[in-house]
Amino acid sequence: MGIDWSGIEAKWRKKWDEVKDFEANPNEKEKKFITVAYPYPNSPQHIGHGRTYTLADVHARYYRMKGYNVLFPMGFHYTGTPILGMAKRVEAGDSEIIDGLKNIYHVPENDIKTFVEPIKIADYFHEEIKSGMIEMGYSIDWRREFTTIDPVYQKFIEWQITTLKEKNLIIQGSHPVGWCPKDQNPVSQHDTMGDVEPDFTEYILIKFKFDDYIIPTATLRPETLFGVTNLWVNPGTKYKKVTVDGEKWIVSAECARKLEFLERKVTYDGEISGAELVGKLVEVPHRKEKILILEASFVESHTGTGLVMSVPAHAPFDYQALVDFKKNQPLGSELQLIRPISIIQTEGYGEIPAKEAVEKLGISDQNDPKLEQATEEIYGKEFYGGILKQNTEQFAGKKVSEAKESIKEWLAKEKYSDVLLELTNSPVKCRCGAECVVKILTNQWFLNYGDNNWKEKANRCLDKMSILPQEIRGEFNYVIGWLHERACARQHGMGTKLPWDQAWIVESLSDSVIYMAYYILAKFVNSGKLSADGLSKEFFDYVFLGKGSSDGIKLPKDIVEEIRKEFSYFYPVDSRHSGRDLVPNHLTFFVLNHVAIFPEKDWPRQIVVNGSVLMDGKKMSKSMGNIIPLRQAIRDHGADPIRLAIIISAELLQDADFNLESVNGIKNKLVALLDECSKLKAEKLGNLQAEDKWILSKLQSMISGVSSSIEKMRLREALHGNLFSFEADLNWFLKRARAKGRNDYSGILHEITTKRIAMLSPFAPHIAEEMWEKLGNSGLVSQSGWPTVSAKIDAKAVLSEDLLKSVMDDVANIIKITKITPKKIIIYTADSFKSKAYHAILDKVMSGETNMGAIMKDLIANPETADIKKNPDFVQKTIKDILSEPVEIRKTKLETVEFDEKGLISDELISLAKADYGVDVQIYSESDSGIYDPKGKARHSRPFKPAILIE
RNA sequence: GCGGGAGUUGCCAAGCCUGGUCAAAGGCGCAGGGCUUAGGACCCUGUCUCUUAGGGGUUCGUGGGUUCAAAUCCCACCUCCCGCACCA
Repeated sequence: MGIDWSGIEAKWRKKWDEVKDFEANPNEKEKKFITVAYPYPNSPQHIGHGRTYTLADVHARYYRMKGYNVLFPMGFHYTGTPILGMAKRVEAGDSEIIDGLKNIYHVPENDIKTFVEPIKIADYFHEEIKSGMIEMGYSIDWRREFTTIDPVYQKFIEWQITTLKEKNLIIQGSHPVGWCPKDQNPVSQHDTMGDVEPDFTEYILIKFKFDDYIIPTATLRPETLFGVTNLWVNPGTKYKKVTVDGEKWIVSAECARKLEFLERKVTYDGEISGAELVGKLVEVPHRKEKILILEASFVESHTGTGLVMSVPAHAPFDYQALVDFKKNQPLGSELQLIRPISIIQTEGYGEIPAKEAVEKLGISDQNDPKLEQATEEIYGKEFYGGILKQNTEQFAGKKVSEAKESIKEWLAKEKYSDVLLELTNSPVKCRCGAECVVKILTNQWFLNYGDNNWKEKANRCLDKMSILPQEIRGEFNYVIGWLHERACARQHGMGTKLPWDQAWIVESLSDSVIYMAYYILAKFVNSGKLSADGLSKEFFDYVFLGKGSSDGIKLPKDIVEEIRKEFSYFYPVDSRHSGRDLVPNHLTFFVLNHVAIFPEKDWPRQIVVNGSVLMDGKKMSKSMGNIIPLRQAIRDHGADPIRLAIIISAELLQDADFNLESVNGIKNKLVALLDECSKLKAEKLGNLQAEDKWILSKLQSMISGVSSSIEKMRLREALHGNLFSFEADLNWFLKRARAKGRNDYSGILHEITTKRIAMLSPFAPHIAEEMWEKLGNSGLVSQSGWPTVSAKIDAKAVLSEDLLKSVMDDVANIIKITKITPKKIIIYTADSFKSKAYHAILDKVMSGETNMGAIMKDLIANPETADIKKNPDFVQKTIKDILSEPVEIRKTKLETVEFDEKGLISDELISLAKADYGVDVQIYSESDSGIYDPKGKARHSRPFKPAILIE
């Protein structure tokens, strides 16, 4: 409809630019430092990103109006592998990604061509995202913008990582990763075809002696060593004779290769075919028994070592292979004598669980795919519910789940076993086409998040922090609890090199944890006052930690002092916003790194976590094609309607559903409000009538309600209170004023609307300015103060209107049920002795007594109210009346001794009834002489609940 | 498995911490009316059920319990969603 959203938005953005209100420098006011997790520029931002930033912006704008000096800055996170992967794919001409860039993100072809360079991708989306943020009206101090590959930022990261190392929080060790042998790089989800995360697990190799050689077999169930009856070999496989770290092994070729990547020293000595091994004897470790190597077709060379130990009692594959094998042996052969050895007792199973599972599923041979299912079932049941039997010697009687670790340790100690890491979801293919393996990276650098002192400090910080919403707090403690060493460096990509080991680059989740401090520097960097030259450890130590002095630093002293001052002013971070997906990583690391580096006074104060955004109730995803780029949405609907639609749809932690209907609803609402604003004129308020006092009281409560909601970041509630709930009160006010035929209330409406628009301003900043202007108010609404609760709430006015409303409701109700057309309405107010009784009952209820009998006894004991015993129904109903009211109202009623119901109704209700039904109203007090009461209704009257007769 | 979150009246979604204002906000949808040449938008009314007097009945995943009083507190169970690492 007739609103030029983008015109209005541009107009006010220009005004904001002129007043430079978002550029925060230290001053005498109290500060708020509000930050959001900076974006990773590998795609345009969509509605979902918009949510977090919008919440933070509302937060910032609110505090600015409250009179705080608010710093709300933004940077861009260039470091990370996804952009690298994208560049590689663009270079390779991967049509999937190029089509996506073209059709979903609408990147011009000329730009796509440059995307073979990762930095071009980052630069492109950086500008795209920034434009969207500006168009959304975010009140960001752009003088402090930076990217994480800026030279000064890199110096900052070097200082951070060095400081951690000096505190012994960075350690070196080896670590397994998914690895592409061709690229010579670790691979993660976005480096693989089909975006699969390489998943690996640790197998135990049980070493069987075979002459001079060792035949290792891989297992996840080392406890089954006690139940081994034979080995399985695939006669068609060529096995390698190899020397592994000085021991002679026989394994498949694939296994030998895997061992190489696991940093084992492997030399190749020769080959031996599987067929040659069939029928040979090997010695079982510890048991020292000789068992046979038998042939089986299910044995695969690429799994484990290519040889399998057979535990037919507990492994369905082995059981079935044994059955198959025996079929081909002559009756009476001693091979027929091989019997499963049962070593685990599990409830619901007999001696040979594997046999039961195989038979239950109707498995016919060892190549039956249902064997996987059987294996899973038995494994799970035995692991969690199985008890080891007597023949497991020192482990007998233990639960499998508990004994497993000690068995592993024992095997390793006795040198009966070794370890093999293997992909569990192989084959995993790198985007380059090569098949991935598990590699042990030696000399990997770790942040030692396992350090208990560190954890303790982080928990201490967390305890003092405000975490919004509260529900998420436990998750932080939990994450800190299970965190252990975490790799903090990688070998490729953009970023900062480790100062002491140039082969490594600081990993991107580690170079983004204390950068809020960098916003202070960024201003000086961007204005040319600071460059990477000569930035020493002493400089950072001084400006961020206050260590030493500015004397020894080779930079102009006044600049250094100014930076130190500005840092001291703005730090710590007052609020950090982010999506909930960052809780187990970034947000927790943010706390950990702050407590490690900064003194306690500079530890962060608050974390605000929000849920994600759904599109028409569904998750946004590329494959569904329902990703809405933010800038597109702004063009289609306007920035403010989007901001409001996102906020109004759900509270903080819930997923917000974004849909067209709600955006349209919001739009219409705003249009109507804008229209309203241009009609209202500021007028001096005259004598206040009952409804005026009431609506002003309601306004006061609304202001305090909205303010406290925002403090708790319950923005949905705040917006709703202002925009929707209050509307009901306003309607009542208008109804009352119109019924009286007044034309002097424009001034009140103007005042009310002015306050409402001010409170709308953080949420819908552009249109609020437009409304403010239409109202004829001077200046910018964003620079006006946040409305304060100025007058006392007029309790009597509230009681009065409540009474009028409830009488009108009752009248409407009666008419609805009886379907009569009213000709006359007669109202009877309660007698004064009922008021006394009412007060006595109220007093009782407020002191916690709700028992009818006890209250009755009390009333009868008092001569003033003793008469009530004739009307027990009154007491019963009055108790119910009182209990169905908010405690606040009860209190005011208790305090208001004199309340002239009859007067109020005669003064105020007649016009209402006339307006609604066009009839006259007669009012009597129950005890009036000459009362007209043909139906005996009057005696049913109660205080605040007059009786009604409609004719 | 470990940890977290959630199940509310046609749908979405508040309320639960701090029990009584709760037959339960608001939005959407639906029905009726107004406005309009018509549609859209907007405004009003209704939207668990019974009821010709402002009242009653049955509801907040299921089953118990605490209480004068439970959507709200406690216990058990069922169902759904999310995270679990080197990846932003």
